[in-house]
Amino acid sequence: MPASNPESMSVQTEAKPKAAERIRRAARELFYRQGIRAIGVEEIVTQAGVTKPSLYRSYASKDELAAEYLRDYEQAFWKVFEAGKETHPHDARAQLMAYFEGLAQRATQPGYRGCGLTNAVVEYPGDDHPARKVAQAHKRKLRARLVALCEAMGSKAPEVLADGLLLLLEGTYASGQLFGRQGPARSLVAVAEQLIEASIA
Amino acid sequence: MPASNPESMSVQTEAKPKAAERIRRAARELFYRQGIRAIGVEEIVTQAGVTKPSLYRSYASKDELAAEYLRDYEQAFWKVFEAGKETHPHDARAQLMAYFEGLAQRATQPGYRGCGLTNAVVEYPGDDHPARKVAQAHKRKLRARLVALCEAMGSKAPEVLADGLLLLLEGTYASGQLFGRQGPARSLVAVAEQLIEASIA
DNA sequence: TGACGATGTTACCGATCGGTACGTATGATC
DNA sequence: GATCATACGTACCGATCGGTAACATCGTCA
Repeated sequence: MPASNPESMSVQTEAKPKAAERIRRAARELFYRQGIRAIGVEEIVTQAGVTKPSLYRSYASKDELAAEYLRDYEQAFWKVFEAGKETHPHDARAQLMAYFEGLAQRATQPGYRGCGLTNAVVEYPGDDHPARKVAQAHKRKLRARLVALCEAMGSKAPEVLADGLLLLLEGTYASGQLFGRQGPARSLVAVAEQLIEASIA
Repeated sequence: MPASNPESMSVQTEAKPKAAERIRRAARELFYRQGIRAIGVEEIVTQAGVTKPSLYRSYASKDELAAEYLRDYEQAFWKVFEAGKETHPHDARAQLMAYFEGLAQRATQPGYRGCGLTNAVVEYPGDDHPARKVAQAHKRKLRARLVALCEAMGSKAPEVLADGLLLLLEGTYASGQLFGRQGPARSLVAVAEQLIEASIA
């Protein structure tokens, strides 16, 4: 950055021209599909069409790259989760159920791999791993958001309902990878409706 | 086995005197607590107080040892799951809820690591891994058992109820490792009761 | 006693792991 | 056209991975 003309660089302020972004994308795909521990950095850079030093110029370690992958994953998650806000404004229940319906479909597709954030927690039991920290922080946020939604839909016991819905969500993530097309995720919407109904009536 | 006196060997018919059993126990503990991929065979034999050749005399490979670990895990699971049969004979609902209550307690303990079988599926996405095969077969059995229990308790839609309960179970396994003591698993029993009630009434 | 099966010891294999030292191409600026 | 920072590639590091060969030791039972 040699002095003048600060607006010469486009949107990206931090130095991330191309290689880093390609690595991100490759890591995202490989980490999600195969698991973080199962994928070596060599495989990532090969898939990205770059070399190892390029990876370590943009990311401090494989663990940090994994954490970055999860940050990207979380951002994408919220986009999907909050998509119902536009289609069903002022209707918390419809917003929530829109996500549940989409999830139920995805989770009954063969090759479904569940939630990248939950999977990372399974892969790294130790509290100190950076990837796990990202995942746990996200799940706390998700839980709080669910409570808010349950309150908005007039639940008599919003915390309990939110707990129940969260259990259903995590159960869907897990059993989606366990069972194929006719897995228990097919009943997710019906069961969630029952819980909501019982908590509102 | 040199001919005569076939009853000379005690209970264990297969050759498994001591080393193999110690390996089994060490593997079970380490695989469960830290994950299969995270544990090397060196660590297992060290913990077991044996050496690597002893491991490979009893188990063909690390993958096979992992599968054996899951077979042991499954056996232990069924013991816990079916424990309600004795305390509540002829009462499917009470049998099931006994397991749910115990699980809810365990899953809200710090350091809880979820279900070893589900975790293995997360660690090994590929269909060909022996450990994954064991886990998937078990989950299918569990699902069938849940359907039978739901029928026995007079559910109007046993498959849907069983699906819902299975989602709650898997959700508890997962969120037990995500949240600490005040995790959503604390509401497991209440939520399960709601689902059962709604499916029977 | 002697033979055998199971276990322990030591040293090693090729492959892959995450990570890095160091030289080279590129592209804008003066 | 010389300069200089940036970005990239070649080649390599030590450590660890799962797995094995060869041999010594021990206890058991005939």
